Amino acid sequence: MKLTIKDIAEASGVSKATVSRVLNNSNAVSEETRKKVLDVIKETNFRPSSLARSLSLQKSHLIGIILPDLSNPVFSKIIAGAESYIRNKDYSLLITATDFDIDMKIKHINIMKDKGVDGLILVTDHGSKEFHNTLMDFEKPIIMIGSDSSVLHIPSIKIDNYKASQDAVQYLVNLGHKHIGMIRGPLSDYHSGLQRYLGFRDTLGYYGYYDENLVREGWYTFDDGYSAMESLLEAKYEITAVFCASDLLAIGAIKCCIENGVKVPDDISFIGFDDVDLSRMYNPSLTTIRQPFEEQGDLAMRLMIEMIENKYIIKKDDEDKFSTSMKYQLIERESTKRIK
Amino acid sequence: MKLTIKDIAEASGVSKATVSRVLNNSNAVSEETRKKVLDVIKETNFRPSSLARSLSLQKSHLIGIILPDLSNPVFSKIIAGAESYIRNKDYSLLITATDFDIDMKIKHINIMKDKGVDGLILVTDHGSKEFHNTLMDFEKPIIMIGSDSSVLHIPSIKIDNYKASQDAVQYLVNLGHKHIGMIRGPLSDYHSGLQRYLGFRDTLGYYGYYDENLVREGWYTFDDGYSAMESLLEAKYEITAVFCASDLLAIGAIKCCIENGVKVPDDISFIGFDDVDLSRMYNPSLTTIRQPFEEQGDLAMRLMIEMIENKYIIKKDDEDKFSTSMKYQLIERESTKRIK
DNA sequence: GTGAAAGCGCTAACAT
DNA sequence: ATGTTAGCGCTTTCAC
Repeated sequence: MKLTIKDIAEASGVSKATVSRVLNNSNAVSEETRKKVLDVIKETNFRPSSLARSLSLQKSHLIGIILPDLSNPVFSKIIAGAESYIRNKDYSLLITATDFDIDMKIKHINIMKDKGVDGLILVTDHGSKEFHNTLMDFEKPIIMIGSDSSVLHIPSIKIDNYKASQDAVQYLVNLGHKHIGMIRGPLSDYHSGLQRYLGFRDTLGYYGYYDENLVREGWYTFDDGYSAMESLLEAKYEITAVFCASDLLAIGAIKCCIENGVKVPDDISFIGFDDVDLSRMYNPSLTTIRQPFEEQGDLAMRLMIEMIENKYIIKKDDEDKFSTSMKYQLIERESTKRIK
Repeated sequence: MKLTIKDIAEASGVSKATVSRVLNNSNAVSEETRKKVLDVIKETNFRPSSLARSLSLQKSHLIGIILPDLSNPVFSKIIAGAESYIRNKDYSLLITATDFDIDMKIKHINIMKDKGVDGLILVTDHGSKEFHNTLMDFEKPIIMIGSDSSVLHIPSIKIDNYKASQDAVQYLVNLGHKHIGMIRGPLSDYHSGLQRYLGFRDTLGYYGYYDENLVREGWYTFDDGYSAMESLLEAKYEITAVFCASDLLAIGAIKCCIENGVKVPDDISFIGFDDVDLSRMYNPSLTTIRQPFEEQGDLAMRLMIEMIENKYIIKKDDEDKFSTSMKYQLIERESTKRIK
């Protein structure tokens, strides 16, 4: 039978209020009664109901996190970071995936609200008018990871994709490459799609190397990388290096090369983006831009707790105070090679 | 300002009870009042508090899931399956990782209980006396994935690791291999460690091929696979194939071979276990035993909902009714080769 | 220092 | 068909 605070009160001969005080370490209770109550609690193995406490306190100690896909290593790393930070704090994680469905996202933001989460972390990239409105009505702290929030006045955590992409391309140029292709993400995807592409285009443009024919597009997956590369190979352009908007695209492309007798990096160099675990394990291991996913999750959660505990309300003009641009890093591995 | 059922009642000129009836589609309410109330709800954008409802109903519509590690593809696939099934149902997921820490696990089982979850899914392999006791006291449905529950009388979902391992080894034997090594998991890990090893040992023993010297051990990771293989290569035994207790072990081992000039599969064939995404992408792609992770998560959640909705209490002797042994499958890829 | 009582937002008898 | 009331398990004034 489920015990309640009332049972404990009766068993220890005090009132519910006193038991509650003991439970919450209120100092307004004598050592004697405290001990008495504590004994009964220990004996009976009593644990107070979070549900009741949440209702009374109007604070659920729940934090919601909504992301596109749980099985994608990129996202699961982010959650792992967030979860790991929160694990020993007094909060729990409510997780939902949306499968990149914007309506699903809106629906679950509302569900999270119903559940009374104290804050919401959004891992996402696209919005819509209705989406924005839903967020504006949320009335609890929100943090976005990997998304531009300037329109929304919501603090966000991200990296500078444009600059990272420039660095990647510059690196290839420095290795002597001139005929450089790209497998980009969808341009509708502002950060990982558009920005990474612009960094590529502008950098190559600067050297006069940019060639639109060498650009393909895919949805960050292995299979899309594979077929984009097939198309690139069929076209028989002179091409010595390819920059890919994600590691999976790069690995798909590499696999395609190998199956077609094209050597990596001897014939073509590849550089990816993300540095998922897979990349260091691959054969050849993949040169890539490392994004600190776990750290992003960790930081997001850190800020979230801070905002919750300090009851910080974000005002329209200071989301920057909480927004962070994190450091990325180019990791050199076996998939890139200097050419003469 | 947060609206409550009381506000809606006043605004529509009825009582809280009636609003509640409308909210819950009770038919004992006239079309007229229903419409009136519904209008107010729509207008005000009112959404009832799950927290209050949970407390009143003694049902949280929360399902807890505890697993070792969120960033491991094996586990994240399982969650993805579970989450995906529940997404459009009226339940939410509370997730915690334990980092293989048994005390952490116990602690969070209790937290889940405090939070009032309606059921608990455990993805895990090891237990302890205290762990078992905690589970026995849980008083809500529990389902385990990948773990033997016969001792605990808890329904579980798993595959027959012993038999799968036999199949893998038999496959290598059929390809003509005699000198077969294994990189196993820790034997303390009953299913993935011990059972897979026993299947290997017994099958090779049957043919008189078993050689203890060719066995190494690791913790299912790339790095452990790499170093186990280093040790195997250094020993310079005659060896033409290696069975690994996980794909990551296999891939680590393959990477080690390649870096040491040993050709895969020409010199040594490899077979893994799990079929994580990585395996089909790898170069060479990995022959392996496919475990249906997403399906396991999906099924677990399906059973969980069923148990919850039917208020099914598992009796000591019929956990079998809910326990399932799922099908695995050997997937042939590039890492294995017939020898003469 | 401790208890009585009201309240968190909802549901469910029980009346009417 | 609808309203009144008690209750879910806890916290928190307000008295004493």
